[in-house]
Amino acid sequence: MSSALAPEALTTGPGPSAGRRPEKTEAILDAAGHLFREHGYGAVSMDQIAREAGVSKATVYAHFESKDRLFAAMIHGACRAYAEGLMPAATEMEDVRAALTRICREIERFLLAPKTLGIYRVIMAEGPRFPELVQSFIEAGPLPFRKMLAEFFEAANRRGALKVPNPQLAAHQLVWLVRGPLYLERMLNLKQPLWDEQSVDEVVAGAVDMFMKGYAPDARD
Amino acid sequence: MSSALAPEALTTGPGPSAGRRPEKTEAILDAAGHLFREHGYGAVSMDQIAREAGVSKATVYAHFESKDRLFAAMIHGACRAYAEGLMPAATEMEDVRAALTRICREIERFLLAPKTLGIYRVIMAEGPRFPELVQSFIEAGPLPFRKMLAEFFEAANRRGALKVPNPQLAAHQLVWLVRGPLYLERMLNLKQPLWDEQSVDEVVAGAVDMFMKGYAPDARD
DNA sequence: GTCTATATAGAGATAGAC
DNA sequence: GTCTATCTCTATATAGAC
Repeated sequence: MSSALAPEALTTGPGPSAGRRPEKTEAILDAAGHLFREHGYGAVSMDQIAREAGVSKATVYAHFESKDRLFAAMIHGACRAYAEGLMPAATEMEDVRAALTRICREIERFLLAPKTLGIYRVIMAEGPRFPELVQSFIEAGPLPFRKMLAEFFEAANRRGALKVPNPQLAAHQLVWLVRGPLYLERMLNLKQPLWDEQSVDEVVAGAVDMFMKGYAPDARD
Repeated sequence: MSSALAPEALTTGPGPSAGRRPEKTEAILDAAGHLFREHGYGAVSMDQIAREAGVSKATVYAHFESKDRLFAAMIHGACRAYAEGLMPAATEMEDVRAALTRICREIERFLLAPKTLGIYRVIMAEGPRFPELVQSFIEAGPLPFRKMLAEFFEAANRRGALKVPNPQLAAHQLVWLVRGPLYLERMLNLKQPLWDEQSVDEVVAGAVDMFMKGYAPDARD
């Protein structure tokens, strides 16, 4: 299932890195990641990648069997970044509102960062051509984070700090209350942003407010 | 600004449709729309478009100056569909919860439909290459709808039916409370959907519930 | 493994007949 | 305007020297 993203299957050659210089692998991956995220898969040529990486095109093909495989490797790296960038978000022993605020800030910081948006842009654009890659990405990134949020809500339920009937739905709601209002303008690089700099705080605060009003234990329902 | 989407600027030739047969224009636009939405801009060739439209490639170029212009014309059509598909959503003289439920159903029906998702997919993918087109699309579709929602909330505020301090933010929140939970799985065509068929109703109901708890006039704060 | 130079295929766009 | 046949450029991928 996630074999398409297994690291050892992504580079070329017989043995494990038979003489390839890791620094060049890294440089190629960096260049590919930057260019793919910025301009999309189809619009980027292997020549550009080689040039930006400071190597020849033949070297690129010595490290990665094809453009497809290089793309897969780049997405694989993004999954690791996802896990590292967003996972340590929740701790239980804390005021709920403070914890939610911190989580929402993390969501804003990571999910709306240019790098993450670039990954999503290219995944959504090329998804139909790489279905197994999409599945791997979802299972490595967004789903574990939703699951962790749901578990956080369940723990808060047990403590009586929240009253969340459907933790999975609530996880999606919290994520999108923060992400949604800023999503289009960041994803599309709008010249006239819908929100100014300080409005980001309003979006975060609005998300926490609405979530608390919806799921605070003393709310009528 | 929106000149890139002006209908008269999108087809080829000197006079207004100097001898071109509208049915073929329509067929080409339909084929282009379908293919672009399904596979993206770069992955679709003018040959494929011509074949699917049942005309020759030269005919395509007789109707549309270039692939770029054909793409722009297709986005233009999508803007009209956006306005027609989502605009008559709100009426004032109605129970607020019922109106919100109806609006949310419309959001689910239109914004999460395969056709709309395809447009968003290709707009986000090719946005960097067509910045003025992105601007036109946003101004013709999402922004007016947000504005209409905000005005609906303001009217409800005046009637005392709601208490919405920031109508613009609330508009985004409502849209994404419905759209968000279903967005990734539909946008990426996940094989194992996160929600089953009946859960869509739960998402809609959950959005209305949360919105009402957040902005009902008798809410504490 | 890494480079320069090249093979080959495919796509956007056009020429010329009707 | 519409078709068939073609031009031309670019991109993926490879051959061969070091």
